[in-house]
Amino acid sequence: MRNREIAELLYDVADIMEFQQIEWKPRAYRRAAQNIENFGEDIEKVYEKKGKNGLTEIPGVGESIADHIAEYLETGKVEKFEELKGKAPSGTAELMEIRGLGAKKMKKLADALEIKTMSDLKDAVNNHRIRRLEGFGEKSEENIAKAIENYEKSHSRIALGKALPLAEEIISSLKAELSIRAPDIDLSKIIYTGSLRRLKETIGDIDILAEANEEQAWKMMNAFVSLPEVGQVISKGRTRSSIILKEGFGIDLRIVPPESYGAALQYFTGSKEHNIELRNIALREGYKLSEYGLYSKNSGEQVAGRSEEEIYRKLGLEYIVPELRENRGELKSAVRNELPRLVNAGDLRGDLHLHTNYSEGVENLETMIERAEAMGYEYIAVTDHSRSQRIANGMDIETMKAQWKEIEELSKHFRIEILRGSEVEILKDGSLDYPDEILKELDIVVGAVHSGFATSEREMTGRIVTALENKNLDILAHPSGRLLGKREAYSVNFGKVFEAAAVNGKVMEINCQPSRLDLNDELIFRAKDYGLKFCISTDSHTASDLASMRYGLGQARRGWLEKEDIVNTYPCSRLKEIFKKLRD
DNA sequence: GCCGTTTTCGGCCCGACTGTTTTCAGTCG
Repeated sequence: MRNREIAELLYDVADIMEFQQIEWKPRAYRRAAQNIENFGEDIEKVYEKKGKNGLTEIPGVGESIADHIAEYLETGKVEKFEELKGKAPSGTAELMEIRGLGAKKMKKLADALEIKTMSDLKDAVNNHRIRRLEGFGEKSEENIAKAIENYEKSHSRIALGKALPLAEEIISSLKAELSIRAPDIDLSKIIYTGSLRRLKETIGDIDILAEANEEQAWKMMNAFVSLPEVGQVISKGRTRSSIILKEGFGIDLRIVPPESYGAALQYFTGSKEHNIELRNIALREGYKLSEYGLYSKNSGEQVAGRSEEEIYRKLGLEYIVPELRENRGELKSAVRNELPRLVNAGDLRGDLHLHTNYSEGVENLETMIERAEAMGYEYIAVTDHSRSQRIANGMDIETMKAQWKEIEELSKHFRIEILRGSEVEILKDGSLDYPDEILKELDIVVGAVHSGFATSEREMTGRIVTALENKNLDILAHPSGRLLGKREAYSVNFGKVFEAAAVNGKVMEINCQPSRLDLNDELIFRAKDYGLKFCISTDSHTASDLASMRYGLGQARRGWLEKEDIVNTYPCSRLKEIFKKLRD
């Protein structure tokens, strides 16, 4: 998948064009880049299959950009882009990542001080050359210094599993403070928005929205910027303030009056693409939609804005939950009242992938069972690593049999049903790590690849497909093998994997570990088309990991999954029946 | 450079905040 790579290329070109004060084109390039980034299919495959015409089917990609992409895919570079890059300082794209530096200021810095790279910029800051420049001052120079520091500390995105608890912590901290300082504020309206509310796998900045009148707003802002977690205040106003936490993450708080709360919530939740489309619908219907409300185009009168529901309804749309707002067809479905009925947390009856101290887990069997039962589950599968996973203390057959005994014993003392399982290594040749007679004894077999990542797409696809053809395998765990921000997915032909899984009735795992989230939303969306079933599993290594279910659930919802698509919403008897059938 | 159920030409989101300005340009989301 080279979509991201190509999107990056277009973003960089947009920066350079902007630097050269070229109008409008940067916006067109960014729009194309964004759509390519979010495009479900591999752009390289699209080009191979349908040529240039396939590329222009992507929104925002026209003749010219399609030509450039084609050239890039054919030759590895684009003549015109190289030419363009020659006309701008080499570090332009990176320098424009610095908060507060846009095209105009960059141009000034480049012209007056010959700043071409990040290290040039740092030198200029340290030698106080910037403050003497016209249009800049002491404060500007200080801000650039801080912005460089922040850029270096955290210019990458935060994993959902980190951002979500962090946002919850800040909000509850703010609420606690306000309940003393300003008890008349409606605390229930303080909510995180943006990509976090859409439960995207990684988050840039954390955005928080609240509702208040003018007087309350100042109190809230004062409380916000003086929270103990705050490291630096970037800006502070009545409607918007930005801070950076001591840990380095940025948080914005916006405050709006009650009549605009729903419109603002809708607006700041995004995605940008969804909002643009929604605004177009509003225009077509004779309205104007902004973060302040929905207004009649003729009279200018506000017709909705207090709640999101009201806005969608007024536009003739079914309410669209945040996880679906990616402009992947949800608006068309909403017009026809055909949105999926997404799976909910309450639908989940069990967890089908977890570890104990028999292998890689921290806690013992009893603790894990106890905790799972306390969470209200009806069943769990204990799936410790198989024997070849020496590094994870994989179990030999004798140890596994001892575990079965303990499960049998513990079952007498718990309400929850405990399934005998294993996370079995899919070996290089596609065979499984235990003999058939052992696998047959298990209620559930979760197959996984943990080794030999650096192999060809053909080999990896063959390895996984062979495993999927094995009668004794039930679930394919973390199917892409990616580790967010650390390791790319191994190269594998997902079309073939999904096809083999569908033919053989296998279940695809949605792994909840914050660093995995695998399958991701896009692959889930694709896999559903093959008629596949899924399970949402935590792959817990500690008892507290069991709570990470919500991250995988978020990805499932982003992939349009309904309750029936997910096997761990089924009663235990039905689940066992399915897996038993596979073995016959 | 892209796009069109009013347009194949003429638009392209727009309002808040900051810093350096004496009334506004630049940046951001």
